[in-house]
Amino acid sequence: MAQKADVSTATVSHVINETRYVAEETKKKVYAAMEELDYRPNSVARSLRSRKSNIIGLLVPLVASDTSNFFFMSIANGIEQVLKEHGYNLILSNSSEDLAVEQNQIKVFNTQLIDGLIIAPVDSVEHDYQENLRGNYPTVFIDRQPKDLMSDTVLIDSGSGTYEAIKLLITKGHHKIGFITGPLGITTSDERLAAYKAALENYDLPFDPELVKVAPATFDQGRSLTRELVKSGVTAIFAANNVMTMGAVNYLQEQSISVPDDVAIIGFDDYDWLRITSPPLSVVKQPSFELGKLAVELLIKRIEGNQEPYQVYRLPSELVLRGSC
Amino acid sequence: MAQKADVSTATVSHVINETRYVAEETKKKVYAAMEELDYRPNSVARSLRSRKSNIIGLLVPLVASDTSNFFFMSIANGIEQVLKEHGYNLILSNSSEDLAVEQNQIKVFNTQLIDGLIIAPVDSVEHDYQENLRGNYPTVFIDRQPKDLMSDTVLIDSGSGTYEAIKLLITKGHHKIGFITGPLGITTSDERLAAYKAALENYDLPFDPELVKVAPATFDQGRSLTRELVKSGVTAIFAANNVMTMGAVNYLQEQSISVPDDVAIIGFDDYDWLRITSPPLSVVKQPSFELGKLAVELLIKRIEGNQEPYQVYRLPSELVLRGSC
DNA sequence: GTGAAAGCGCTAACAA
DNA sequence: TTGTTAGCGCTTTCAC
Repeated sequence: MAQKADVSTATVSHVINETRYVAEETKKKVYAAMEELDYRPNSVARSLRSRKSNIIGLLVPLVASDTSNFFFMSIANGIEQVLKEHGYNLILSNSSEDLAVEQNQIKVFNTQLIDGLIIAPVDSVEHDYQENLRGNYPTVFIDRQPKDLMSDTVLIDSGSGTYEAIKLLITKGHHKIGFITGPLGITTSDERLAAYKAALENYDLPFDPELVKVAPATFDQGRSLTRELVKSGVTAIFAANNVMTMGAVNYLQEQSISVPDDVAIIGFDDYDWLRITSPPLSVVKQPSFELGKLAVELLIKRIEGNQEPYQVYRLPSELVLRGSC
Repeated sequence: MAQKADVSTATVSHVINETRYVAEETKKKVYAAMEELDYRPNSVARSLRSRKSNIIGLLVPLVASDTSNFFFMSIANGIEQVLKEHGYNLILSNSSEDLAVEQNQIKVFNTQLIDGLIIAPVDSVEHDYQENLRGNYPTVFIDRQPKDLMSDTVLIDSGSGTYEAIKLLITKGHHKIGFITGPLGITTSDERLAAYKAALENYDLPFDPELVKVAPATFDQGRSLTRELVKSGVTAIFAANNVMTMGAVNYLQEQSISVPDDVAIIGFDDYDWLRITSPPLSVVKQPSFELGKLAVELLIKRIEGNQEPYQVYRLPSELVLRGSC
């Protein structure tokens, strides 16, 4: 290539990267040769030399059921979009909510493959991510807060939306409000439950542990927890994640329980498919696209050398009112 | 690293890759040094030297609405899973159904970044992919068939499921069956419409062009096309994609049109959220995970040197019966 | 304004 | 059984 244009490889490099002055004449020769040879600079060689791959990793915890994935897929979509504008590529990897798989993938990433990592950690409570991630690239945590502040972290304050939801139900006269959630002990679940309790307390309603139903976050568990709650006479239900929201809606529809007259319901996460139910579902909406966008922006700043202290960002969730409450 | 273990770099390489015999003693020294230095082989250098990155690209055409993305996200998820088992990583990229964006991303991929590409092409009818893809890596096309057979291609025979669906409606006594579809001219839409026609013909029903409604694949268009069809007196509706399925269901529910008594409906794509409607929706299910899996397997075979003639694979779609027809 | 040449961290042929 | 060494295709310093 260089000899085709009759210049040195250095000049070719500088023409391509616009990294020092090159005479117009010379540029033309280079461009012509590039055209003729259909030349593509080798990005691997470039990465090796410049110690920069322009690839960032995304590690998310998807599990089998499609529904629970939408949230992370939506984030991934947002991230990819913003990243491309900055000239980066995205390696997508799935930890399957399995710590071993996750740690293993981090090791793969530790081989200089990526310039940065965005991760929704499997175990944000117990596990020490410092150990593996003490690394050569910056990291941004999303959705779940690791126990040590070792990176920028972007969370959704799902408490705010949840509080609004419960408050609304209370002011509409509901006193027995059921709360359906997946396993506690992860920050997101805990936060939503705390907001539920806070709202009850602020409105002088007693907290009844019997009305808080916990089970693995599946459609069927959503169904059966709803059945239990209906039996115990609740007039309103809050479902704290999207899969269980679906199970709850399904049970109410199947039993022809009138919504919101017999039982009001507010679900979690705002997706198109919620619009098909009658009445359409009210939900707490999480700004997933914005989360992805902010995570990318923070990451790129770090890659470019930002040394400010790490921060935790919380994006507010929002109550979207439709007909179900 | 090599000097730490007091061996040559070649030996280190061979220990790591198990690529020639090394004495146990030596191995131990190397492992010890690796441990002590927390050594990670540099995958970029390895890629440069071995001309293999162990990364494959996936290029899908997502658009804004979340619903239409589920199909490709589901495929991506399947691909990633299988790929990881083979020690590959996945670069995910989105063409946004925009040919220019797609061609641009292909150029990025052409810089030796990837070992292979799985692509759901934006324009499978007009555009000539040979031009850009005459490349250094094998390609597998998915979901849409390019005009020239230049790669293995994995399609879903959505005609089979569609035919079964229409046939079922006919045998249940429906004579005026509406057909809702996104823009024609892409293989998937055309195939489904052809199956609709074929079923009518085989059961000696006239084909009425008025009952075929075409519009951009959006929720709202699904709604309005359904309204038009209901006005013209159809007793059954087939929606040929997932977004418009949702719009159709929404309209019927909103108008309190009894399903399936007044209007029977069969939709497209099988997702969890279809279970929440009452009655649950019957659909034509596309084997997206299997598609991803097969695509990966074919691609890896090509990467490993398979030279057999290119083939088109068609995975059958399947009618899933629930209560809506 | 441009070129020569070192070297990024590996792999693999060749040599011993 | 292991070491030496030549590159992979770039970027970048230093020199002219």
